[in-house]
Order: sequence, then structure tokens, then C-alpha cells
Amino acid sequence: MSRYNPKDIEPKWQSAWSKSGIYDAIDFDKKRQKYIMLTEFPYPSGSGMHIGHMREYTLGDIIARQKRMLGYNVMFPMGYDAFGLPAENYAIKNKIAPQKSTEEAVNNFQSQLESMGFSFDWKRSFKTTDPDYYHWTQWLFLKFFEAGLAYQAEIAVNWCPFCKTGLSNEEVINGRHERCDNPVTKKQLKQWMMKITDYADRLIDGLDSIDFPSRIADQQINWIGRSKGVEVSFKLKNSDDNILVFTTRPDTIYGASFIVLAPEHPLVKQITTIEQRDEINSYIASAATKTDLDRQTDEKDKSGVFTGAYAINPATKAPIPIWIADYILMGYGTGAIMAVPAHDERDFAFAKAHNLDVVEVIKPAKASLLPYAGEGILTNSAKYDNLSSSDAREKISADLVKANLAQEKTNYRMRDWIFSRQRYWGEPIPIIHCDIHGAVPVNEADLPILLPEVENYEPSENGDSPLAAATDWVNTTCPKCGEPAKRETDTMPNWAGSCWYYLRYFDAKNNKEFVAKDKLDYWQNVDMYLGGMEHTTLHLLYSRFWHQFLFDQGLVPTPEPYMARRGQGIVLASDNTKMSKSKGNVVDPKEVIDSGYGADALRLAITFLAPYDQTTPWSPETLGGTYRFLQRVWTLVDEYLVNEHSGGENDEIKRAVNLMSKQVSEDLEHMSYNTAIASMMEGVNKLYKLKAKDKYSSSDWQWALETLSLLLAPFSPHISEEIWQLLGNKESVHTQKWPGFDAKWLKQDEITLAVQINGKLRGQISLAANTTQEDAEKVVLSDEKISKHLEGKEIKRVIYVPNKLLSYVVG
RNA sequence: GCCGGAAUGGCGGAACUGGUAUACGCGCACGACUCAAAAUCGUGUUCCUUUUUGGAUUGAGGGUUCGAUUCCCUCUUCCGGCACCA
Repeated sequence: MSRYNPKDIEPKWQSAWSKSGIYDAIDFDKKRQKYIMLTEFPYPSGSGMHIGHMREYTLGDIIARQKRMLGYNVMFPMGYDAFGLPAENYAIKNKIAPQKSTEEAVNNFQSQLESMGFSFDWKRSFKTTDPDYYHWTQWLFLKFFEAGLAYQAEIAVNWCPFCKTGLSNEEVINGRHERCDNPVTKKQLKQWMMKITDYADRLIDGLDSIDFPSRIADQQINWIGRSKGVEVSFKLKNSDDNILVFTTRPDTIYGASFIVLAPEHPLVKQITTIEQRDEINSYIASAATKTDLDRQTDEKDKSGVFTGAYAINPATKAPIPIWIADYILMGYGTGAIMAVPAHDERDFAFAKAHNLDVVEVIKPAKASLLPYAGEGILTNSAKYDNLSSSDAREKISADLVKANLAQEKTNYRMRDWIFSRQRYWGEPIPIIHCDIHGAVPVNEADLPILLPEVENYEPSENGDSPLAAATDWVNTTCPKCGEPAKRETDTMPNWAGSCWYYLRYFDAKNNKEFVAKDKLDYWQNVDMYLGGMEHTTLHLLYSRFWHQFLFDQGLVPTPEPYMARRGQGIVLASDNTKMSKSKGNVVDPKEVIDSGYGADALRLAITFLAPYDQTTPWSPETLGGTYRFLQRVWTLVDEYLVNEHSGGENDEIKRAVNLMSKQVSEDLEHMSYNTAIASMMEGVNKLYKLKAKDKYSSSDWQWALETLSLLLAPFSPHISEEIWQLLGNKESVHTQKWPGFDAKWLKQDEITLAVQINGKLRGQISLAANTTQEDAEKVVLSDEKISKHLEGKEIKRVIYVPNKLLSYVVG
């Protein structure tokens, strides 16, 4: 008799597997390919990985292992997203060079991953910081540049004063930087931008062709924020200039009683009257210093200043005043609106605050207070009166377009992607600035542009990258004319490397191309992409954009990178709050393994807690339960091996194991991992009962225990391998065929029929399977307990569901 | 405010296309083993009433149906995302 001790078996198999190569993905293999991938490949930080990572990786590993057993050529790679703020901030805080801290963190991660027994193909691994890799990230940037999709612009960027770098809109969450949680301000900077807005429609429409859960697809659609409307021009009263406004509600144009411009709007200076100039200037100045957070907290009070100028409403021909206010954003639409206070909450608040006209032009079906933003019937709108607002929307915009006063226009909430960072730890942008030729791309032959080693890699206050101080590196010559020129010193954001890493796994060592074409054609794209919800409007959106561009360039064979995406839920601490280092409630997987539970029980516990996509609290008790389960499995096998086992067949064993096999297979198909484990527990409980009866006397035991180890293999790979081999098998359990089931053992001769009377359960009877309704009724009526409920009642109707239930309706 | 998701025992959760609600695990109680404890094994465990019987129950209210955790309507609460986007 031996005891289940994970420490005896887990490290042993981990090293055996890594020598064997059984998890390698094979290029051009005849078997069908299946690509399972995890987001975001981790950014190595000193603190290592927590249980949330492990949930995702365990899920991926279960899928990958089962697909291999089902006969697929599985690609299940892992690498490291090692550039970027998290790695760099960690390095700065601990006063280590990022190169060095990254290396340490990677080693730490590597050993953590190995201790969990994941079946990654390590031969394809790389870091985004490897020059062999970022060579091609830079090369791809040049493709964007050549296509005009990477460009420079002087704009007011989101600026994180703590990290001292510009940020994209996606990285600002509730006015704070998503990495360090400090409030974000605005700073005027010349930035590299990516024209993701060119792909806005494709990013929305492409979702129809791929399998993303609606919560992810909807979130992306929401973020892109497509809205269709018209741009209408309002002529200035005393000038031939026009102000363009964007509106989705041209049906309300007769109620437009004033115009509001963003403070940064280019026409403001020109139209402001002398009397208003001081007031306008001071308002512009104060708006410029507000942080996003200030703007959000000031949301309710609608500040603004009159410019002194008027525009003509093209519908009413009436002059209306032009104001400026910071609730109008320069970055959206035209930076100017026609205000319809009767039918827009913000305009209404502004009109009330500044005593401006409110003209009702839409009558709601039910009487309602102003402002009323819904649909209704037009009024005060000349010839459009009595039209429905939707009809009026079409008619009015058509008429305005015909009169050359408007054009149809689609706007997006999403802005172009601010791509440069004023930080050290990123891919250098491969551009050279020449006085004569402007921004010139580096020659492809000169790639990669290596990140130089510098003494001081901390960010600066003034918005210069730390690279600006590396003058030897900065000063170069123009690739076009050979005159002295300077390198771009901003670096790429940490999202750049992860935009295309999934492709590089096809061909990780290639130094001639980013990926060889025949490998792209074989592996195609990711079949199942697992990852957290936090990437939905960041990495997941960015990389779809890159991939769509690569498709347009003929560089990849498919229009979308990820055929299916699933997001795992968050693992909370046991007290139902988020795990955080500061609260000290983070569960460290290493501790769990070392304390004796082992990786197999941990993997089971994470998976068994709840459905994979549900947020759920961590439970040490569940870990105890899954450990106990494995121990029971172990004991079952151990007792079998030390007992004599000759004897006949046992139909009950066949039935129990076939049923377990069916349930586990079906649950895996539906990604219902927690119930798959429940099915195995149920199966093992049954085997314990059968063992008590027949003392392992049946010849079916060997088969039963082998099947159990096959079913358990994707979930708990070490113990499965150990018992598989203890049972006398020589090859790895992980290269075996997934067990099927024989339906003939699942058929039941005798079934339990539920009997309902007026919808209430009144009894259960045992019957031979497939008994006719007539015979079933006879049995029911002869059952005293049930038939007494029918006495003296008129039977109005009888419903019979064969093998399930018999339902009487009585009066 | 808008978009998405959820609500089932003491707890995590199960129930496939409407058909025996509470699988599986935890916890708890009792029993076996033990001098004892732990571990292990076994039995029980939605609630109320109760000898049996019976009644109630899937966040609340209504509807469809012989039958609803499941479908429809109204509402409440919680979680995630977006948020002055014209």
C-alpha cells in the first residue's frame, strides 16, 4: 500500500515530458491542426504569477491535452511580453536594469509554469524583447508607415505624470492610467499615431464571422461607437464662413437655438467679438488645464462662454448665438454642435444655466417633461410638422443634402491609436528624422534598430524619451540623402509586440521573414483564444486591427486572427474581494503546490470552483476536496494492484465507466469543466461502491481504471500518467486516444417513472424501459399511494412522456 | 444614463431542446476504526410541520402551459464595461 504523494510524482513526470517532446506542435503534419492560445502572454514582473493566471492556463492546457488525444496536431505555445511599462516600472522601483529584471522574472515564471505541468511547446517560445523578434515588429511598423496608417500628429495626448508618458485612450480607465492608477492629464505632444479608425467598420463587421461571446463583441462594438448622422453647415451671420456640426437628429433642427463649439475649435479666435475676447481666452486657458477626472466631476455644471457671434439656422433662417463649452469635445465629430435644448439633456442643462431659448419641436406620444430625447411627432417645424421623427430625420437630411447644406457622415467614438511612448523599455520606432526629407523609414536591411543600452533609463519630465540622451545612437545619417539626421527617440507601446506574436509561433526562429508563407498557410490562425476580459478593448482590438491590415497587405491568409475567443472569470479572494498584494490575500500557486496539495489538485480545484467564465471566490476547502478526490483515485488503483484480480465481467462497472466517459466527453465539448470533474467524482464514488461488493474480482477493473486515467489526463496530468504506467502501460497517457463510450451499456432495462397529478409529484414507479402508456397507467392505478389522489376525481387529460413521466390532470 | 451578465440550501455550484429542483464538492451531524485525536470509511443533510402524511421553495410580482430554474412582461439587487460621443 502506498499513499498519494504529489511530490513523488509531479517533478518526475515534468522532467520526463520535457525530454520526450510529446507536446511539440509539428509543422505540416497530416493530422488536422488546432491552435490553442492564451492571452496575454505574461509580462514578467517580479511578483510572479497568481491563481488567476493559473485558471486561464489550466483551461488552455485541458483543451490542448484533450485535443491531442482526439487526434489533432495541437499548437499550444507560450512566450513573454517583456517590453512595456509593468516590466520597466518594476525595474526602476527596484533599481535594476530592465534587461536584467526581465530575465530574472522570466526564469521565475518559467519555473512556476513548469511546476503546474502545462503542456506548452517550449521550442517555439520567445520574448518580445528579443531583437530577432522585434526586428519584425519594426518591419511591420514600416509597412503601416508605407501605407500611411502610421503617422505623426501634434495633439493633446493623455499624459500620465507618474509614468511620464503619453497614453492611448484605451489605456485610460475612468480618467486614470490603467497600469499605475494615477490621474491622467493632457499634454500637447507630437506623437506617432496609428489610423485604427480606418478599420472601424471592419472591426465591427468582422465580428460576425468569428465566435466571440456577446459580452466581448458588444464591448468592442460599444467602444468603437459607430453612429450615423449628418454634418450640417451653419453660415455665420456676418461672414461667409461656415460652422460644420455633426448631428444624429436632423429631425430636431428647427429646435436648434444655439451653437456650441469646443474651446479648442479653430474658429473660436476668429469669430469672437472684441467685447467677449477676455472672457473667452480665460475660459480656454482654464479648460486646457483640466484633467479628465476634473471634467468628469464637473459633468453636471455646464460651464461656457458666449463668443458674441451668431450663426444662421439653415432651417429657420434665424440667427442663433455661438457659445464655447468644454462639454463639447474637439476630438469627436466636428468639435461643434447645434444645441437642441428641448430634446437633449446636456443642451437643456446648458440652456438653463445660461438662460438660452428652448424650442420644443418633438411631441412625445405620452406627455413628458422637457428635455425629451425620444421619438415623437414634429411640431414648430414648418412643412415637416406632423411627421414622425424617424420620417422627418430622413426627409430633412435628404433636403439639406440636396440644398448642399449637409452631407451624410458616420462618426466613431474610437480615436486613432496614440502609438508612441516617451519611455525607454520598448521597441525603437524605426524612423529617422531628416531636415530635408522629414520622417524617413530606416532601410529594411538595417533592421533591427537595437535598443541602445543607456545609463539613465528613467523617464523625463519634459516629454522627451530617455533615448534622447543617447546622442551616439540618436545621431545618424538620412537613408535618403546621407546628410546628418536624428533617430526617432520615442518607443512603441507594450501592445505592439503582442499585436502579432501569435503568428510568430508558427516560425519563431525565422530571421529572413516575419513568418514563412507555407507555415502561415498550414497553421492559418488561432482556433481558440483564451484570456481575460481586461484585454477586450486593448490588446484584443489592437491585434485584430493589425491582422486585418496584414490581410490587406497579403501577408496573412485569413482576415481575422482569432476564430474563437473565451474569457475566463476572475478568481476573487475567499472573502469575495479582489485579490491584491496590498491586502495580502493573493493566493500563490507555488505555496499551494509546495504545501503538499500538488499541481494536480490545484488544477482540479481552480477548474471545479465554478464555470470557467464566471467570477468566483477562491476556496481552500474546494482544494481540500479535489485533493481528497485524487487520493481516492490513487487508493482505488493501489488497492487494485495489490489484490488478486481474476474473474468474470461486471456489467455495473461497464455501465458506470461508460456513463462517466460520455459525460466527461460531452462536458468538455461544451466547455463545462466543473461538471466534467463532478462526473468523474460521481464515477469514482460508484467504483468505490462496486469495489466494496466485488473486491476487484472482475476482469473489467483494469479497463475501468485505465479509462479513468485517460479521462483525468487533461485535468490532472501527473497522477494520470503515474497510474496509467502503474497499470502496466509503457507509453505516455497523453499520447493515447481519447476514450469513447459504448451506448449499449448506457441503456437501462428498468426506469423510474415520475407520476404527477395536477403538476404535483405524487409518486415514482419502477417500470421496464419503453413501457406503453396503457401498461404504465395500469401500474399507476394499482399503486395505492398514487391512486388515492385520483379517487373520486374526473381524469381530464393524461400526458405521457415515455421513460420519464406520467401526468394526470384531474378536476 | 447606455451596453452586457447574474440572482437556486449554511457555502461554491448542478439541472441537455420546458418534464422527478438542489447533481458534485465544501461545511455540519451521527456512526465505524482508535486508549485518544487526526486521517480514512460509512450514513444523513433545502425549509416548515411531522410518526407517517402533508405543505412551501430557484431575487419579487404577473403571464403562457397539464407542467416553468428554463419561455414572455414588469420590477429589485449585485457584478463587469462605457460614459458630456452630439
